[in-house]
Amino acid sequence: MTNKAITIIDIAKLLGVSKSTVSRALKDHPDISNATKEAVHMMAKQLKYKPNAVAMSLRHKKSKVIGLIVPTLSPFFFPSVIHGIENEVNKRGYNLMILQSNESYEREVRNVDILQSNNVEGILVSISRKTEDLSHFTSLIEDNTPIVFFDRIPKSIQADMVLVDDVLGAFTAVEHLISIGKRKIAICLGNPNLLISSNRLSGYKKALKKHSIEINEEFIITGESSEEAENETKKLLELTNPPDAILAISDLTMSGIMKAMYAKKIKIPEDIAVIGFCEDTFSQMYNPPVSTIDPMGIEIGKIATERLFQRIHENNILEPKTINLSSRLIIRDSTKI
Amino acid sequence: MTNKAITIIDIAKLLGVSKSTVSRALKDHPDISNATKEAVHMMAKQLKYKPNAVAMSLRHKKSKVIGLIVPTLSPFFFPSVIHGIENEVNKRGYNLMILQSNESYEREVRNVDILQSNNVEGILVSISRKTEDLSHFTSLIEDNTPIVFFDRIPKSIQADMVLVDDVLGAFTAVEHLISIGKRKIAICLGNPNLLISSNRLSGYKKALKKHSIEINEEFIITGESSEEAENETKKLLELTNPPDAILAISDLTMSGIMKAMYAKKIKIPEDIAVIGFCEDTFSQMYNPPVSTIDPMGIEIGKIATERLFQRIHENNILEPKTINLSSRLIIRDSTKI
DNA sequence: ACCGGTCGTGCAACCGGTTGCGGTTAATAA
DNA sequence: TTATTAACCGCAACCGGTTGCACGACCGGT
Repeated sequence: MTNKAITIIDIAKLLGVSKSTVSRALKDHPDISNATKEAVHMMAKQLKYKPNAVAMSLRHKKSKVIGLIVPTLSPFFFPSVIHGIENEVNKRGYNLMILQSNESYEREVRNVDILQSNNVEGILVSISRKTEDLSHFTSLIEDNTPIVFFDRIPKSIQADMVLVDDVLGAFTAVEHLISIGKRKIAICLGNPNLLISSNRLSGYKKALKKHSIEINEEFIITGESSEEAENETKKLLELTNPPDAILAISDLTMSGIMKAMYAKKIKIPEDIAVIGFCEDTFSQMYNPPVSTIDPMGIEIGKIATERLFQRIHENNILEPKTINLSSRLIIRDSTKI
Repeated sequence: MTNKAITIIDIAKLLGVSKSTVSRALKDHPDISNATKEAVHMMAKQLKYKPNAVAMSLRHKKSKVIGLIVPTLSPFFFPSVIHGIENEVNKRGYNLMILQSNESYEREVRNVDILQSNNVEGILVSISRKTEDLSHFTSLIEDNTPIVFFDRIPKSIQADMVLVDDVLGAFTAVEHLISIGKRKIAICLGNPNLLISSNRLSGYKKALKKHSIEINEEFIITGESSEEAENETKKLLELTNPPDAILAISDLTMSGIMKAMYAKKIKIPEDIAVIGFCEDTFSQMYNPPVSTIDPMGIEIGKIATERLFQRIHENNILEPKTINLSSRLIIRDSTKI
């Protein structure tokens, strides 16, 4: 947009009318005669007139832009969410502005400022690990900006939340493992600061408790990176009494776990069954394809966006609501006995 | 931004000065006395004043926004590219507006309009499969909007292009297979309309030719989806004279190929070696981890963005240039004899 | 000939900043 | 004391489109 774009003023001059007339003609205002309307439309087409969204945004304070803040764009989860979001946003004639916080509190605050500056009509956020102080969000809410949190949600704030029921998800996974006869069930956690870790862990414990299986602390390992997960899993496999099933908390940990399994030539699922929280696409890449509790990335994006637009259209007067999606269990060969 | 945000006018009124003074004070203009500057800054901080990016964008026609059009946001390639792009864009204090064309020509045209309307300062594009007519891009270029194409580039247009040398990539892959003693080398293509398919195919052929290996048409298969790739690979494996190596053209085809390998209990790499064009992260998920010609998603995004900013900063007067990244070969167990 | 009402259009203010230019004040030089 | 000038600041136009209001032309009815 470096060159002079043509404006309604150009059309007005060429037609010898005022710019208000052009403006009204373009939006089919009843005040304008058909003759004038046609002339304006013709001219607009001819000059390839494109309305200036920035000017309109300034005028009505509606930018037709939705802001998104995610901690990272690295695989696997957030790109899927974005996919779900973009579909919905685009469907409504809105556009999406994406910002990464890179797990930094300062950048998250700055990103909120940027989105405010750009007059976005609503914001979707998954907060960074470091975020403790929530004042940048509370002030947004006080300013009456529609906002929906998803996945990485803040603990104490009055706002819409969209997430999957991780406790239930882990519970379901573990019950499934039990149902195929496994009882020595391990879990590989990811970053302990994330709510998903503690939630999934508690679902895991809940299921064991329900089935009167004692919790073995040796079976609870942590792998923030794929390598770490791989190493920890190897240690697990070397225990005198190793597990007969393992639950991976993320795509990344699953990747490490499966490497360890291959290295130790474990038979899946006979020796050890494997299940994880993996995107459908990725869960099928393993040998055998792994059973999974779908983390529902696309779905989360879709639902969060729908809720955001509900807020936008109803003047943001809705009661804050937490939407708990229940993730679905997909059974594949890694748990088929 | 539904509520009244505070503006320089609010500050001006409270301080009993004009808005021009506030404006100048905020940007440290020498005309303004230190006393006034301090007062303004204090008040701005106190009221949590946030400059209105939209108004500024309207004024100097600089939006600080970069537009991105991709065919899809589904895994695997484009999310990586976006990751690379966002890092660079953000680093420069710019923001990113993302649009999907969903492989539709009409949506691509519409997306270009949207970006123009939003006064983006530059555009990054990977074109849709359906795009034949390029007039929406040529008119952009005539309007002097900085633009850089990447990966899916149009054939005949004068503009910057960033891509990996696919011919060389495939050539390298095949030579690597030959170097470990394979000679019956198959290739699984993806969508035949994509330039990467024909380029990688020609690199494949070139390498075979160089080593005087006859091209076997039976060894050239196509799998647009993972399932199709799986089925075609199975057929391949049932040939009376099956290949001893296979080159996968994408993550998706690799996924299908590996499934077929597992199903047929092929030993990798002894029976058949496998190599693909896979993202590093994903190539390690297989058993064994597969060798790969890195498609350099993040890198492409980075380079394309750097080039775009070069254009933006140098008033778009650069000669169009095609940047050919050479992808690197990563050798893993799937080709280690 | 006068009044009221429609129809079509233009004027000007507005959104929130930026900026050229001109004006006011006080300090300094002549 | 007066002219000069630097230091500070305000006016108003501008970016591109929107919109309340007024205005002129034209019509029919009395």
